[in-house]
Amino acid sequence: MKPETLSFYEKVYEVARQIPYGRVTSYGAIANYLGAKRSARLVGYAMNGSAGKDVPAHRVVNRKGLLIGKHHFEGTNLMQQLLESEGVKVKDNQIQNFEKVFWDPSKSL
DNA sequence: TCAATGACCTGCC
DNA sequence: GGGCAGGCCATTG
Repeated sequence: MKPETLSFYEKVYEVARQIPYGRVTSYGAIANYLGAKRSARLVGYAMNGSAGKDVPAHRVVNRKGLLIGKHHFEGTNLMQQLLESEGVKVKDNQIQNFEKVFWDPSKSL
């Protein structure tokens, strides 16, 4: 725990923090940017450690744009509330206009 | 050191 | 076209 070294987790946190306001991205996109699209699970796993940090995990969703990680959040619709508060339309844990709000780190960074 | 886990993704039936 | 199952890779115990 607390890998202050340049570990995969730290990279995921960094990228997650770079997510613009009102934008979302997928685990695969981050993993791909890190050069390990096969390790999409690691990104989600890293998000586990993001709890309590400045990492907007609510902006990170799966490839389908579904708020799969909401179960890990405090409440049930807290993740949805946060996204809607940022201008992202969310319907029943499903992001609307996912293609529009989708943010690709590989293209932005 | 070995083994098990996990907020996913891709491919195949 | 839709649904099911397996695999990958890094971290933690």
